[in-house]
Amino acid sequence: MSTYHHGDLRAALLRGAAKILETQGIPALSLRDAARRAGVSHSAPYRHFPDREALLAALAAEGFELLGEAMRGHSGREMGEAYVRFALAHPQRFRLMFGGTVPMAKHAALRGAAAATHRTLVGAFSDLPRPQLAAAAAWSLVHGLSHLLLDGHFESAGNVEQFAAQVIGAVRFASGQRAT
Amino acid sequence: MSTYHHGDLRAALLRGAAKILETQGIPALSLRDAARRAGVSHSAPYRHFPDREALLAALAAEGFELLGEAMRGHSGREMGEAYVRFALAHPQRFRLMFGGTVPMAKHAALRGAAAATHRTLVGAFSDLPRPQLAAAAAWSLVHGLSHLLLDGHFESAGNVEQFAAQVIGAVRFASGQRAT
DNA sequence: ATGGTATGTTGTCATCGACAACATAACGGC
DNA sequence: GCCGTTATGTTGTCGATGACAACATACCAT
Repeated sequence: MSTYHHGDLRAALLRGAAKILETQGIPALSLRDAARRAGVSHSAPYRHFPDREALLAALAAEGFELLGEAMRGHSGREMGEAYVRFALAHPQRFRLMFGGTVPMAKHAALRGAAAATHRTLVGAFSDLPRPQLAAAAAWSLVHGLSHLLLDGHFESAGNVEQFAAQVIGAVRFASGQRAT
Repeated sequence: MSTYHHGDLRAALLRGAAKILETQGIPALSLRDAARRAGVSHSAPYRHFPDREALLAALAAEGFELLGEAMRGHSGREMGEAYVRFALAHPQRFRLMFGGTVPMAKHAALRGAAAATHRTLVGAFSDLPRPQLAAAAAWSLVHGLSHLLLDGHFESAGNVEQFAAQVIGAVRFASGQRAT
């Protein structure tokens, strides 16, 4: 028994879980499987996550940080396209973040990460007459677009990224005369 | 025993499952629980649904029909508001339909029901220059709005229905061509 | 009535989340 | 150095679940 203690089990669990998540989807993600991948007993993860939901919440929070990084530096239309690109690149992570599997209300860290991302988005619309409303509309648009693309509801459209850009470009916000 | 056969087990299972769905959420929905509610053995449902996913698919397809009925008769903004109202009224059903739990690709009946609803929506935009694109943008908007409202990302907004109407009203559809 | 088919039942297995009891490592005061 | 406290992993177990096999009963056409 060279190392009875793992050293950094929490990080190892998150790494393994992220891999399971993207390759086999949310329902296949079990604490026991994550433990196996870390070469550790089936019950060890409970020292780091009180229950399965806590692990999912940590993965989701990590996802919001990644999304925030993907959006940072862009503004307006480009930010929207970055949003959709992120969703298409990490479909399962995106579903975990927004699929309702993890109740936001119960996980403060997750709420915080989501709120930070929200602020980044609202900030990009600060030059419009009603930033909150415009940001809400823009977010709704790219968020719904991402979901519908992931679900395959727009299969008739050819190139996905190009289609997304067209949809985003087809929308104007009424309270001001300027397009994004 | 009076009735060895149930008579209409499939319908009874769907009814019970729908109740479990809205009261306890998707993960709590088990074939065994549905069987219990129908007063039938734990294995009987397999005669009607090859596996758990098939039951979920049937519930989702039913959901698309309900959504189609809710949208029918309206057009434009009103249809969008009806969409959001449906999502808020049946949150778990909505998540089941769009949460990615059920892979559309594997269930033809589900695909058909979704496509029918899609047609209803596109039809409402036939008077605009580019109906397909406008419909896609409109659908994305109300779909994303529904999801974000359900996830509690717009808690700062007061009255929910009024907020939804404002967001929908803040958007215009342009026919401008777009190149990346 | 008779035989085939559709429908339910009983029994069983592997996996999972969760918990309790126990074992070992790491750290700090002395 | 020594020892006790705390953090971290392990073993063992329970109830619930999805899935399947083997069996039993009702229904229907001939």
